[in-house]
Amino acid sequence: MPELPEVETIRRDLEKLIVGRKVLGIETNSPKQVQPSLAVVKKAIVGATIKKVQRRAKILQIFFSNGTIVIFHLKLTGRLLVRNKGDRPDDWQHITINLSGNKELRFADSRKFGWLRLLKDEKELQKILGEFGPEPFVDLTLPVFQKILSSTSRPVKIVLMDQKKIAGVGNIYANEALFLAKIDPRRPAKKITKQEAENLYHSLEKVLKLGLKYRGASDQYYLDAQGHKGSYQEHFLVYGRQGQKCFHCQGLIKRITLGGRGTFYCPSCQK
DNA sequence: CAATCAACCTGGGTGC
DNA sequence: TGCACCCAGGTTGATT
Repeated sequence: MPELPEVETIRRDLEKLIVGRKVLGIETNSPKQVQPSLAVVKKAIVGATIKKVQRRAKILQIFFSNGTIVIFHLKLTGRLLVRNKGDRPDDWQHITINLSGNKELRFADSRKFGWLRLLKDEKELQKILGEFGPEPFVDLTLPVFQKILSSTSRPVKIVLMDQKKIAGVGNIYANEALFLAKIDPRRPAKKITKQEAENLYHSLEKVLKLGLKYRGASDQYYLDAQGHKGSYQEHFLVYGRQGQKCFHCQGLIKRITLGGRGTFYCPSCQK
């Protein structure tokens, strides 16, 4: 599922592939995923040129030459793909933006949870982005991280994944970071010691960097903007490994449900 | 404010 | 092979 490293990988691809191109048209077979409506979005972007592509948390932002801003959320199964006009349709292709140079930006999404949204102005964007917690590698510093953990008794894994507390971390990276830091995902966040929090902070940065290095983790859905899989899933230490041997202690990885989500950990390594 | 849960969807897996 | 059923999970919003 697209988390910070996956969305950032797509952003870097899009920066190379679509900046400078002009929008010639947009169509959809899933109108609910286009907000506020296809007609309004079409009017705003057709004829405009793509100026830059940014990311904050798991939100991708496309800025146009006419001042228009469009944002995307891929949710669980969304893909943004750049194809040549006439290429065979992609699986679950629901939105197509025709670009100059015979290119298409396609939004494909098996479960249709993702969306594209036209914003009124920069102010609306700032309001949306302001809802997110600090961004890893930017303003999520160690002291800030320690303070976030110390301020709540919720399970530490749930805090890592809470977008209002920390931006961009989802299920995969939360599980992997907690394993590296040898912390039980169910521990109340405020009971994490300062030293443990420091370890967890560095573990989180480490797994996010690995995710970027391997161009994301591909379950059956995630692809980069060129349609290629990432390879971080080949390096998972706990995610999806329930019943298999822990690489550190040879004990068995366990799966539990925490906050309604699959949670993977090594009961003997993570305390 | 925090915890719980349904809703949004669909495909993949399971069991018969 | 068919079919009913269950489940995943990012996020929002309602409810307790």
